[in-house]
This record gives sequence, C-alpha cells and structure tokens, in this order.
Amino acid sequence: MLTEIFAHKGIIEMNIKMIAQMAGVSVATVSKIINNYSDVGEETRQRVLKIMDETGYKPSSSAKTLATKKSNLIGVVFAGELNSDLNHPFFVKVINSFKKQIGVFGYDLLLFSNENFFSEKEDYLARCRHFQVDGCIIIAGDQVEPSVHQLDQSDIPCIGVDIKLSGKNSAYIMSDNEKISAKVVEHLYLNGYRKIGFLGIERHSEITSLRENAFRETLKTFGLAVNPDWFVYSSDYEEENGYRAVKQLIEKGALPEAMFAVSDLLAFGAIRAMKEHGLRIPGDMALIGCDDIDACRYTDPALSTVKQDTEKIGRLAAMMLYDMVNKQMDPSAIVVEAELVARQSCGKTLP
Amino acid sequence: MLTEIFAHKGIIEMNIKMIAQMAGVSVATVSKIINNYSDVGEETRQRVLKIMDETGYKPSSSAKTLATKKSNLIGVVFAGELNSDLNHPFFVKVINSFKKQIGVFGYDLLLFSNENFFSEKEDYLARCRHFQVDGCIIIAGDQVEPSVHQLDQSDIPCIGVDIKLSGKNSAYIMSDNEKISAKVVEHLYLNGYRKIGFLGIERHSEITSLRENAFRETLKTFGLAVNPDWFVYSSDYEEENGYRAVKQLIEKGALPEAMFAVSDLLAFGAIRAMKEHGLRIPGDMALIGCDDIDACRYTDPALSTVKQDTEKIGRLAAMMLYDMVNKQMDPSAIVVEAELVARQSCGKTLP
DNA sequence: TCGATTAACGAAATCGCTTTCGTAACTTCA
DNA sequence: TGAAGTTACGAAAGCGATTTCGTTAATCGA
Repeated sequence: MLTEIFAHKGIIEMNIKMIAQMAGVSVATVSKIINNYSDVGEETRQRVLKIMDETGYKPSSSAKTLATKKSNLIGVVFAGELNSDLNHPFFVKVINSFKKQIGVFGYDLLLFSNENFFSEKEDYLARCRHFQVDGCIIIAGDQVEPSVHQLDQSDIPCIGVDIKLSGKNSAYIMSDNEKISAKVVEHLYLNGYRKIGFLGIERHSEITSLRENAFRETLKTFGLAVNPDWFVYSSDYEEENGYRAVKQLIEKGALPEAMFAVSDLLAFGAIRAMKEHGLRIPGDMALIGCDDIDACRYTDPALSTVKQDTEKIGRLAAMMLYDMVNKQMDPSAIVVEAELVARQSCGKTLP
Repeated sequence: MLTEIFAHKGIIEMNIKMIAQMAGVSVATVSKIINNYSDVGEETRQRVLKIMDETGYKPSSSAKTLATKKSNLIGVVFAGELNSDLNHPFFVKVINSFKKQIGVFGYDLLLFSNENFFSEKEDYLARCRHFQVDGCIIIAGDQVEPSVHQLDQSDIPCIGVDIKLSGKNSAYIMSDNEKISAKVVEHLYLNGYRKIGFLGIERHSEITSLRENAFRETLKTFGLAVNPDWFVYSSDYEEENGYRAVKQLIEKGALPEAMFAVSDLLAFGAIRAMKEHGLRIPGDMALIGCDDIDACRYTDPALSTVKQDTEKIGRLAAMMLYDMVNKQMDPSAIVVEAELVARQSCGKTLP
C-alpha cells in the first residue's frame, strides 16, 4: 500500500496535491470531497477519504482562508483599561463558556495581544482584517478605546459583552444590571434594612451607571432615603479602595445599615475596614457584593453577592455570534437575569 | 491625492496589488518594503509607506502564511482532564503573562477549542499543522492525553508549563516543586511544629509526585516523623474533597500539628472542616496551602500559601519559546523559585 | 435509435503575498 | 573609456486550497 510509509499520522506534511496523486484524481475532486460537493462518485469519495485518514491529512487553514475569505476564527478583544484582560474572573468565565460553545460550531479563538502590533497599538479592525476573522467577541471593562467603536461600526460581526454596541453587524449581551440593583435593594429591604448605602466607581462606565441609577430609583420606590453620605466611590475595583472608602465612612460616623458594593473586591475592602474598627458584618452593617468571585465563599463572613450567569452569557454570545456570522439572525441586544446569592454578610440580624 | 477617497482607514479592503498600482511600482517592490529588504530606493520606500499608512493597509495574514509557512501564531493547548482550561487561576495568570510577553515579539495566540474538530477530538498536532502555528505552549493539569505527547515529539517547538516535555524541539518550565515542599517543612519546623501532615492528590501527576516525595524527604532531613495517618489524599483539587479528608482526620482523632495542602482550595476545605468542629487555625492545627489564589487573602484566617511566580513563568515561557522558534536556543528545562507567603494560618501559636 | 439529460471528473484561474533571478541604469576605477 | 560592480526594480513562479466551467461517458425518454 502506497500509504504505508506514513507510519505515524501527521509526520509527513501532506497537501491536497499529494492526496490527489495518491488517489489518482485531480485536486479539484479532492477539494470537492473535503467540502461535501455532490458531484463526486461514491467509490472515489471513499477511496480519497481513506487516504486522507491514513495520512492524517488536514487542509491548510491559510490556503483555505485565502481562497474563501473565511478563517473559522473568532477574534477576542479585551477592551477598556480597567479590569479587562484575563485578570478579571468574570471575563474569564464568560470566555471559557464562550469558547466551549463556539468550539462546538467549529471555530477557534484568536486572542489579540495588546502590545505592539506593527508599532500601531490597538487597531483592532486592522487586526481582524489581517487575520480575516469571521467574527469578534468584544469584552469590555471601562473606558473603551476609540478603536473598539471603529470595529463595532465595521462590517465584521461583533458580539459585545458588557458593552453596548451599535454597529449594524453588532449585537450585545449583558446582565440585567438594573434588575441587579433592584434585587439587592429589595432583598435588603425585606430583611429589615432601611438605611442603605452604595459603594460604586467614580468614573462611570455604562454598566456602573445602570446599576447606580437603578439603585437610586429602587430606593425611592421603596420610600427609602437616598442619603449622599452613604454613597461613596472608589477609583477602581480593587480591594484597597473599597477599604479606604468604608474606612472614611466609619470615621465620619455615617455608616448606613447596609451597603451594596458594585464589585466583590470592593466589598472585601469594606469587610477589612469594618473588622479593623471592631465592627461586625452583618451586625453593624450588612453587605452585598457583586460578581460572585470564588473568594466570596471563603471570606468571614461569607459574602452575599450577585452572581451573573457567566455560563449563559458566554453560551448565548457564542450562539448569537454564530448566527450573525452565518446571516441567520439580525443583531439584537439581549439581557440575562442575574441571581442574588445570599450568604452571611447580609443576614437579618438587626434588632 | 489619489488616496483621499479613503477617508476612514480600513473601510476599503486593500491588497498589495492596489498599493502597488497606487504607488506606480510592482507588487514585488511593495512586498520588499513590507519585509525590510534593502534593495529599494529611499524615495520609493517613503512613497509606498505613506500610501500604506493612508489607506490603513495591512498584509493578509493567510496569504503571508501560505507563502512563508510562518503564521505568527502560537497555539495554546490546555491539556489534561483535571484543572486545566481557563478555570484554574494559576493557568490563567501564566497565560496572561505569557500573552503579554509573546505579544511584544509580535505573536498572537490561538486558543484551541477542545470540542469537535473535524469529528476527531484533541488531535493537537493536526490542528497545529492546520493553522501552521509557529510554536505551542502546553499547559498541563493531570493525566495528559496521548495526543499531547505526539505534539511534543513533533517538529513544532513546544514549551511546557507544569509538564515535562521530552521532544527534541520541546522545553519546559515549572516551579521548583521540590523546593516548595522543603520551604514549607522548614517554615513549619522553624515555627515549632513537629507533627506535620500532608493533604495531597490520589492520582499522582508529575507535579504532585515531586511535591510529595520532596515533602517526605525533607521531613526525614529534619528528623521528623513521616506518619501515614497524617497523609491524606483527595481525588481532585476541589474544596469539597479537602473538607472531607480533614473531617475524617479530625474524627479519627489523628490531627497533626500542621498540614501542607497541595492546593489552596483543598486548604479551604480543611479550614471549613476545622471550623465545623470548633477547632482553630493555627491554634489547633497550622495550615499552608499552595497556589496563592486571590481568595487566600480573604479567608479567616488568611491562608499561608506558596506563591508560584506565575508572572515569571509566563514571561520566561514566552522568551524561551520565541528563542526556540527562531532557532536561537536549544530547548532546555527551567525551574523557577516559588515563594512562601506567610499569613495567619501558619502563625506560631503553639504552646 | 438518437438527441437530451445527468453524473463524474478535471483544467485552469484565483486568492494575496514572497522570493528568486534577471536586467537596465548608474558608479567606480584603472 | 570600457569592464566590473552597485543599485533599484520587475516578471513570474510558487504557496495550497476553492470554484467555475467545460468535457466526457453513461443513462434516459420517446
């Protein structure tokens, strides 16, 4: 057998021409078999398939891409300065779930590295074209760069996570941030808390604005005070700044009965500040965070938080993007419900 | 100006031929300019560069790859069943650091999705060839699949993280796992603990074997008992199993004075078991974990642990792989020092 | 039985870029 | 001044696929 020399699959690099020769057909026929064309005889098909299998042949992606202008690649863009990248657990979970689902559709992921690309940084559109990605997932922290909007407005299908895209080939998906705040306020209210504060971020992103506005609205709905003293802000999402903010609150003697921190890390900082002053959670102040990072379960007290459905967000993002790439769907915006996870830090222990 | 119609860069998809026409030169000349050949006149070079800039032209990656057999892509393989994927913080941190450094070298990352690829799952070598990646980073959990070794033995440069590769184009890098155990034992010894136990993994991976063997050795070196009762094993790295293991230990009344858990999550389980039985850490038993995941700082007590230098591992991996791809270095094995982070859980509080 | 379908296959152009090699024009130098 | 060397550039052949369109040969219908 001619193919016996290929003892180990993949050892010899094959191309379509070699396969064609071995099978005694033209490259056109081989290509047709690869792409499931109908005008190929069954015998021929089987013979060629056998050879492809025995030699471990796989068509070259670049040649295919060059010819078809489809790469079977999805670009991953981490946009925004704060928080994005692979550092934030939320994004990692979303990407992980996205990767699983998009993999089922036969796509692989291209992670753009942020550093010097042709000495021109962050020109996402150019890089998407360079690789001819079939679509893009844009995951955003705060303050996204202009280049992201350029990509959004292009003809490349984009799905945004935690960022509102407006391009005609773009859709986006995010948690129902307004409902998150509403749920938190409601939960605290039901547990008897009436003086409720907010630990947010100074520089508003789309997301945090949604949360804060809804928070204020819900407070009003329940007839609760919106006391400026209880609204404090951090310059980033880090633990340290949560600590500082709450420490000041304590020293000012303006502690509310409960607080909602827009990130778990901020909440951790709050816990530290409270402990340092000998105050107890939820005894002296109840606390609810947001994100449900792993650490929440292990803090003392365990942190109540809002868990975004990262699994669902990633999966939906993959499905929507797939449908958009394959023109089976017009882009639209989707919002997914988040879940309040009540642990110890918001327990009802008021007098 | 001819190029003025391209008001927005990247709107029109350019190719090398159009650039050549606009500049009144041949495609060969343009290509030479792109690739820094010397036989191009300075005037011509400037003129062409200007046009490329104005039109936002970037050469097509697939065409370039097809012509040169270099893709400027690095494949990322998450191997092994346990723990790998983007789920484990250790791997995410390594990849993040790797991505930064390899990006500086001009490479982007290709994340292979694990699910159905040509109905043949996990044929990493085939996929690497398919995309013609220039190199690979293999990050391993336990029990890696055969396909990984096939890749390792191929002609594609591979850098392993936490896995010993043996291919002639492969190198690997990992923490000094033996030293980790030695440091832990030494630290506990110095703080007065004499009865020291081990919380490990049933199914040995390369890594855990290294740690456990060194642990036993060091115990002996310090003249301490290697008591089988104090060596317990979990079937995975999860919190729940750490909990179970230590719970049994407590109920058997065979608690050592201190323990080393090979993962932080296991240690968290241990903490829970201890708390549940009204036992205190480090009062009734000191505890040291491994990994330094974020949550360690927030547990009660804060978990002492061994912090692997993920930043360094990722960066070194990138540099080594780059050198291997560019034939500037023969593959070799590198070991990086880990650091013991002493927090509350191993404090000296023995009588 | 003969013209018309249909089935099965291949030749060749194409995708966008690289790279070798050839050549014309210009320098240099003895 | 003429041979040799430089400089600047282009023609053309790949790279490995896809896809259109044409060509046989076999099958069909009346």
